[in-house]
Amino acid sequence: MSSDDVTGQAADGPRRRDAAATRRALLLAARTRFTRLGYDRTTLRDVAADAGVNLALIKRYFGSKEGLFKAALAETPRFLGGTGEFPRGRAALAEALSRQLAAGAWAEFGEHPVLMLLRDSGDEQVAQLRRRALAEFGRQVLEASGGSSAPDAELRAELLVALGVGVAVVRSAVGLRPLADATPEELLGPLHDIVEGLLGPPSD
Amino acid sequence: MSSDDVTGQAADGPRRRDAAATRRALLLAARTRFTRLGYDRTTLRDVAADAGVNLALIKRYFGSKEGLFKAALAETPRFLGGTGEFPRGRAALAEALSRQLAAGAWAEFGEHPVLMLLRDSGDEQVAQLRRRALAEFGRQVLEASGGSSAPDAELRAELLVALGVGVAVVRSAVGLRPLADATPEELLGPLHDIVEGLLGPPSD
DNA sequence: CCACCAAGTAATCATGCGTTGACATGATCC
DNA sequence: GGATCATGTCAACGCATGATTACTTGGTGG
Repeated sequence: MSSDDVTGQAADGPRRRDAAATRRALLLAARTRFTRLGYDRTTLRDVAADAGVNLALIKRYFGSKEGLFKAALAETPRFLGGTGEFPRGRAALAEALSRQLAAGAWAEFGEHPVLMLLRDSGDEQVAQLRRRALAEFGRQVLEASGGSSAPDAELRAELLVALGVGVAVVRSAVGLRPLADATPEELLGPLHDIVEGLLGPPSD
Repeated sequence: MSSDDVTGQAADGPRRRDAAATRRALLLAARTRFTRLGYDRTTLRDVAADAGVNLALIKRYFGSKEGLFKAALAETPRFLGGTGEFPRGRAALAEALSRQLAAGAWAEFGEHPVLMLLRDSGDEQVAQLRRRALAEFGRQVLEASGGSSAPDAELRAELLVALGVGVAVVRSAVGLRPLADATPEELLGPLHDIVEGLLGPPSD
């Protein structure tokens, strides 16, 4: 039913007997399908086909569909804030946010990590990972905004996280325009205003 | 597998031979399960059980699972902005937003309409409805904010929509705290600042 | 060259779930 | 009170899909 070629990935060269390569190919295909279609609408047969690999190898390398999903999900936090911290200061924060939200900064990952992070298999462990990743993202925003001045500083930082999540969803999943078409440059001004408004007068 | 009693709805009185009532019961159960579990993880058997109704009646009243989903979805726009417009003015906008985002204003609907609206069955018609509903919500925000002063006023209004979507997702689906626990009152201040910052100095 | 093991393949199983059609039953009207 | 139709019940089918097992292939080390 849903075996449309969602990725243009299959049919690589005659890559034979390369365990690491098949693992990578499976992960890439899984990421793509899970992100675009969600957990349930992603079938292992389609993933295997995209990767140009036999279905049974998914069991060999990842144990189960859930295992494959978790493996694909485990990569996302790296792409959220990167390992490095955010730059300090409001203006830099707004710029970093607008780039992360609107740019194709996800090129390496292939899809939008936030959307992948929001995908749900029903597993509680997955929900925890998601919560942790977004909480960490919130912490980074809080730090970048210059420490905590207001008592609700944490709440305000998480509102920025929520904004990020909402923008990702509305752009990629919903396709609301003009938001979906906005470039990082067009987003920068409004986001700057939000950050300034939300975080209030600099505390330092 | 997923036949936990997600709603406490079954086993009403001996309501026998009341077509309208069974339709209503089915819609309520469907709304609940679709919103919490999504399209695929919602089984018709569970919906029927929740409603205390025979499985085959879903076919009778809604034709198919897709039909049931669309019927449940068709109710959501009513609960987004209500039929009435938003109150005019920035402060009123912020207040309305914070109430809609954090309050149990969804009591009548039973679940959070935004989350239901984000659920996907894969049907293109559904995607259109979702886009339309959110676009309409954006239009209302734009009007409430006092017409269009800036050239990117539309974009800014949609950013508020995205914020609403993000807050709904992060609160109900992700459970990020303290955001998830915040009361409408606690949300009001930060939201007011966002609205003021985003919409800039009043144009009138 | 042979033996061995990882890598890959093919076929099948098991089952959850949407769908369907034939049947039962209660109300309403003449 | 019986005909009739809407409402509700029951049992079953068929298919998609995740899982699994037995088998084949190819490279590598002795």
